Amino acid sequence: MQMQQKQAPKTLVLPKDPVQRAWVAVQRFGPALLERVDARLRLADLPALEWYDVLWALEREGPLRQRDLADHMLIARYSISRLIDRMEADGLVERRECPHDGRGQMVHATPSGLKLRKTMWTVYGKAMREVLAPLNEKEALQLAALLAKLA
Amino acid sequence: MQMQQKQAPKTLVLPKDPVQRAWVAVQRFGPALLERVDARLRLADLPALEWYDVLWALEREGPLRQRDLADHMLIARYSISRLIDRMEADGLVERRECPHDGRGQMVHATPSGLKLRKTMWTVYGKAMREVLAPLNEKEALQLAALLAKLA
DNA sequence: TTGTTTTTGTTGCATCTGCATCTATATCGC
DNA sequence: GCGATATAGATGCAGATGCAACAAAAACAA
Repeated sequence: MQMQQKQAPKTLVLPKDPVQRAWVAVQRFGPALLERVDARLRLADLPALEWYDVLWALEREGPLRQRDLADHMLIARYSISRLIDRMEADGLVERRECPHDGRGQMVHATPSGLKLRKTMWTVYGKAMREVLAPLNEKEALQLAALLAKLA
Repeated sequence: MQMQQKQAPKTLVLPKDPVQRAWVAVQRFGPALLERVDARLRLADLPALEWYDVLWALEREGPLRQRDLADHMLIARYSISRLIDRMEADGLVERRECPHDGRGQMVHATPSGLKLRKTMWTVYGKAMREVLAPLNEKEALQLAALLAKLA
């Protein structure tokens, strides 16, 4: 995104109706939060959030099938397929045969992938905290709970 | 996105740390909410949310410059440029000369654009309410307030 | 078994996006 | 006024996305 604007206190119209108000907030501010963190990673010449997510899932849970990764990350199958293509091309993960299912493959993180995840976390973790800094602990939990209710 | 999954209660890992918990919620559930509403529009053969936003902004505030639209919608300039291209090609908006600034142009909604906005609202408004249905009024306002704090 | 249906994963195509760059106009400093 | 700088908007390009269609392997039905 990277909105090249410096001026304007930005008068975002907030409707009075609670539902619409919540919706506007979700629609406007939600993506902006992700974008802010992603921008940090880009600035540090690191790959985007989803790469981190893949690597972290593999580190936590061990080798996974693409199907499981997709479900896990709530993104579509064909996205995963090409995401893994790119990460494999960068030597961060490997596809290996899947025992007992000739269709599928297990995705493994490579040492280089694990290393990258660690590096990314130093930037990601910090950025995440900064973005959420305006909330105290109680508010953070509230936000998480409210969003979880919607899922 | 369109996640072709039917199974799995989906065991999304929620960290205990409040900040991380909030972040995971924002990252996972936020985009999914938008996607759900967008899917409704797609299903009804209607354009995506951003088209609605442009039309609605123009209806509320009258003709605007692309710059103002971009600021208003919190998206980048070059995105607006091409977004307006497409909408103009569909006859929903028009670019006209901008008095007192030879660089810029005023974007006007056409009657056909205004009509489309109304049509979209019948689907959009309903979808929005359904997606936010799990929250009562107080919670909706809370969510809006928390997100606003982060903006 | 054999034929039908699901599921997993890939891919062609058109579209969309970000980045960097470019042009034209406006604004500022002097 | 004049030159330097900033702003509005467009665009070439490479890469990413969604959709629909596909192949291959399982699972199921009879």
